[in-house]
Amino acid sequence: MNLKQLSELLGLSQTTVSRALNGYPEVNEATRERVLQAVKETGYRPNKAAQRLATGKAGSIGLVMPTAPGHQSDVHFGEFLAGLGEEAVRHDFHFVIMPADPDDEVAALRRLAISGNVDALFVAYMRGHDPRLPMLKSLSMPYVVHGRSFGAEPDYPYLDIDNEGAFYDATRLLLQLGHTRFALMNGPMHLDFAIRRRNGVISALAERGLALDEGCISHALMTDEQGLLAMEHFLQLPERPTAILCSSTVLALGAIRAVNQAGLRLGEDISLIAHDDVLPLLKPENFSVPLTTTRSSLRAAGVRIAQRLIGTVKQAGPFPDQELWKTELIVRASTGPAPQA
Amino acid sequence: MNLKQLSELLGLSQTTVSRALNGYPEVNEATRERVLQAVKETGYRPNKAAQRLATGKAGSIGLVMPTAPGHQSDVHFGEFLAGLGEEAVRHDFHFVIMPADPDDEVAALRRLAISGNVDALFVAYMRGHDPRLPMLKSLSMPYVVHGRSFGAEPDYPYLDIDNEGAFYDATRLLLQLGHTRFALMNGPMHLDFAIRRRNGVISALAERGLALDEGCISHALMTDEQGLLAMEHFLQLPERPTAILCSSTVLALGAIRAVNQAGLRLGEDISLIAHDDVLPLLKPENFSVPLTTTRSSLRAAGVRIAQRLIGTVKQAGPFPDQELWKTELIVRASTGPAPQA
DNA sequence: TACATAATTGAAAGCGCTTTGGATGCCACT
DNA sequence: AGTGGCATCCAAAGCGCTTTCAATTATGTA
Repeated sequence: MNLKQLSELLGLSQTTVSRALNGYPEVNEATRERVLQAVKETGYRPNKAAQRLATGKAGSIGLVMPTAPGHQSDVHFGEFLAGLGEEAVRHDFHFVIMPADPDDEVAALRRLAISGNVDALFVAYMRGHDPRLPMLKSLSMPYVVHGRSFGAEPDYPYLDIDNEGAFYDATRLLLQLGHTRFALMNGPMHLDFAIRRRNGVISALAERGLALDEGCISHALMTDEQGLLAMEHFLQLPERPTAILCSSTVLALGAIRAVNQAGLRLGEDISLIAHDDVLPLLKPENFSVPLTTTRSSLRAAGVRIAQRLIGTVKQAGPFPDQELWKTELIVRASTGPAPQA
Repeated sequence: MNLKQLSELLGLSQTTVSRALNGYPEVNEATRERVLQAVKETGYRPNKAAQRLATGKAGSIGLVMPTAPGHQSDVHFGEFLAGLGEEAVRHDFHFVIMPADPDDEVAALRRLAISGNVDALFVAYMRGHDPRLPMLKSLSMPYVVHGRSFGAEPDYPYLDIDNEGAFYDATRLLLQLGHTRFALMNGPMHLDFAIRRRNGVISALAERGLALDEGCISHALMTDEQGLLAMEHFLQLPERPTAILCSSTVLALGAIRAVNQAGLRLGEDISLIAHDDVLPLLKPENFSVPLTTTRSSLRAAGVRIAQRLIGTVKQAGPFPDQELWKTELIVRASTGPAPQA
């Protein structure tokens, strides 16, 4: 069933039917009713590809999903997607996901943009000096970046959380508790958030004249396993750290197992603060020792970015170009006074 | 840059350029070279919407993502998507994801199908007597179902794992170890895999004249938190079960915390077998007591389904319509002989 | 009653691509 | 010279929609 058939069935022109469907004012209410009724009966749906071709808009936002054999999927990606989806469904938008090898992301993004399949782009997993940024700027297509790109002029539309502030505050809390030996379990080194979080820790320590030893920093994928390994490494250090900052509750999961296996008590022998993306499958308050965290909902960020993207496509009012969300520092039982040496 | 412009630039007709690009034989090799060269220089990319309109194919597979405010995202979804993506990227296919309220899935799937935006559909989270099945059959579009629908005639294309067999085998192992008091921590009751897994447990027990008490079955979302709650409940039972079957390593995570908190030892006081979807963030061998599991890679299933879907669209050889994968039973330390009462 | 104005509706062009059904020129062969 | 076959190339139709421009009818006003 297409427009032509439907209009013939109704004895109307395609023009009128199209107008009735798209809410144009110049069509008789009775006629509109009749059209709507026929749509219900026939189950007619406009062909999106044709709509897109005719209007240049198709109600879709595009994103590149990094993937490859052996490339680990990321829980955070799914959670973020849920947020985007939650908003998209309200506006009858959908996503076009282009899977791409992580090495090929710039080209994949460009292909997606000029394929004519999407109205706007979303970009995540930002890196320092991210090469996608100049490319995006050269495109004439709306986009929003999740995160920022360290070292690049911040003149692009983004939504980010204050990673540096979060880890600065967390570090300060531990300092106040008397800790002096710190370690940082971070995400992959090239990612922007990892850079900023490290800077947050370092600058808080510097204020007290402390430094973060290179051996006390780990950069790794944020999985349970990596958390375990990193913590095992820290615990073997001659000057064992007593205060751990951790970039994810998933990492914390493994880290805490290492702590337990070493016979140490979390919140007493070792204090730990993790960043909490509010993953539904892993709540910090449910850990056997509830986790002190810096919190910011990844899903809420997804919703917000979708709002901005869709709003821009629909030209619904202006949106701020740059947003920086504060995180909350939530103190639970995994932090305590530094043990007496 | 579009075809017309490109062809004018080359002094050729659109026809010839199009043919050169799509590998038709009736174009002079020298001409083809010239065209390819021009494409490189201009960065021309065909408009996908127009291609789709003209050919009816657009190299995309569609799926519905259940989402709503408060609807929990699911790690398993992301992992599966990674598998689909891994294969799709090899064939330059992409996904069109339509987010939809879980109550609206049938309609959303239909909309997606007749939107003309996708060549094939993928469907997951199957339920007993799933209402999407008759709808899919009425469409003339290829699709593959992940899982099956209990109670429906198995005449639709699917890929599933032998859930019943997996849990049957796992139960038998525990029986052989002398356990007699069982409990099952399952996924949501309406989902097909949950039904079959329960059946597997029940039938293995029945062979020994044992029954599974209703109080010893929990159905819940597969999160860490639900695992904790379910296990706490089991441990309070007057006849405390000693053998636990668990539908996910995520559930097991919480369950084991409950075991520890109760001062019980996993693999001694309590034996537990979990189903392992091979989530990279949570490896059963890394648990403090390594987990005995039934294993089947969700990601591998994604790759395979994408193969079948894309293969069908490209009409590349016949594919089996139904596939049922066996799971592996991997014995680690979380199972042991039943404790002497 | 006659004319301006508003309310409805339609014909047709166009979005960028593929593909059908010819053209055209060149060569070998009779 | 005349014919058929090949290798190349092109004009134009068509995919299903939106939108411009114009036509038609209904309504109101002097």
